[in-house]
Amino acid sequence: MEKTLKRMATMHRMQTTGLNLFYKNGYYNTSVDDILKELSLSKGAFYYHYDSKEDFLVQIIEQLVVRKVYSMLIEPIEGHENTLDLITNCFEDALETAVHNELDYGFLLNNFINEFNGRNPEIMKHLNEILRIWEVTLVSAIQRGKFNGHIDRHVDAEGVAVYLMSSFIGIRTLMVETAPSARKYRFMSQLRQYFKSIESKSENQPNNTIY
Amino acid sequence: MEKTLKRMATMHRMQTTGLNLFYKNGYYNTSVDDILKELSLSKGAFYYHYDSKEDFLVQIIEQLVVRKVYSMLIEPIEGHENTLDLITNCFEDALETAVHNELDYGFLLNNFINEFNGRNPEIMKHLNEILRIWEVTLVSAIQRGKFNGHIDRHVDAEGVAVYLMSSFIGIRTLMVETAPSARKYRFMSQLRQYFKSIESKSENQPNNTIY
DNA sequence: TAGCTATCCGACTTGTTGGTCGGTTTTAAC
DNA sequence: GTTAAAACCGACCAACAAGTCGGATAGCTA
Repeated sequence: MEKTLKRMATMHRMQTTGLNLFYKNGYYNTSVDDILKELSLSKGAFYYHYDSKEDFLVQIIEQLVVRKVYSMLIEPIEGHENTLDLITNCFEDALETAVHNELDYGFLLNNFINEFNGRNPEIMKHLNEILRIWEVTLVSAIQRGKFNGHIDRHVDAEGVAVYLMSSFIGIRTLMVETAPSARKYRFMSQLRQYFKSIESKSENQPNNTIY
Repeated sequence: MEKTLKRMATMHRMQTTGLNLFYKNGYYNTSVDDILKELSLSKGAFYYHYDSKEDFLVQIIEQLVVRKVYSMLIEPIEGHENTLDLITNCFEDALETAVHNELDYGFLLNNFINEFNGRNPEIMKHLNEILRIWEVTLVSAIQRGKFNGHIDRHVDAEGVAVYLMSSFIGIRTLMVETAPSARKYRFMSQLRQYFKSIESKSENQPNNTIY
């Protein structure tokens, strides 16, 4: 098993530096040699572990991106507290890493979608799958919120989900150069404003108390 | 002047096909030869008119992108009708061209920002300038709305502007592959919902009647 | 110690890129 | 028709890309 461990360690090292460079410079604008140079590894090592540059990217998406999106955007809103609070905090945290110029996976998703859309259907399949899961999670969180009496029963859960995803993806693009911190603050304020407009108007007890 | 006309015609032809290809495949992923092939022109013609590929792009942005963004996203909201109606209609129209898979300049902006961010400061300067103008226009439209009594006086105009830009940029990314028409519809519904939450609550006459 | 295999090396091939340059054609003025 | 500038041609170059391949090395097993 020692051999397997070494293999995994090397591949993981390759993937993290690869992802960082893809994030910084884009996939098509990053050469395999660029990655190898940063790792002090050779072409041989790369093509020993991966079939091609694209295979490398697919494994990065499956191993790193999917998992990170899960931990940053999916799991935080799966709790049973007030849905709107959960989403607010989740976005707050995700955008905070962005303010500090760290690699943030929500934006990475946006980057990749723009780069591969209409050019590489294979990769797009993976990216769309991630988006789909995010959307589904949001929809059920909102429905849970309606059920628990935190969200008005008349709101369209799918609509809210699409609107939330849109605004999140968009604010990340707007935060890349100009006043990220100020823009984040303004964005979060308006998000709360929007949430106020869809939260339950009545002071009724939540639905689940009737059980 | 006949010579100048021919020059302009050729350059314009180059720019429109260039922009289309950049939109479809990205800037770095489109070679000068790709463009020339589509135009049935030669390298010589290209470098006779432009200093470099980057110079070519800058001229495209200045000649085509800026003007189109103006006519699609800026001018439509500069009228004196109800601001929220103007913005709603403007987004509605802009997203409709997107549904039909036409080259839409709001999305192009998003594409370019993602492609050049952190890689080409010269180009980013131009793109940020366009965003700035869009933001300023939105802010003053909202302030006009407050003044005219269509929008609640307590809302933060800058915040609303950032939120609107975010959501617009984001929905365009989400519309690229999955159910663009349905997503547009849901997005617009929620936008209206959000607008309801910031519109003037009272039935007071607008401010300007006191003059 | 010998041998086997997983890992890694780096020169190489093949193709593409942005850009150059000497030359040819087109155009308009005289 | 002559001429000169404007517009265009396309072979060419150096740099760089992804991917190949014969060989080196290191660590484990017998």
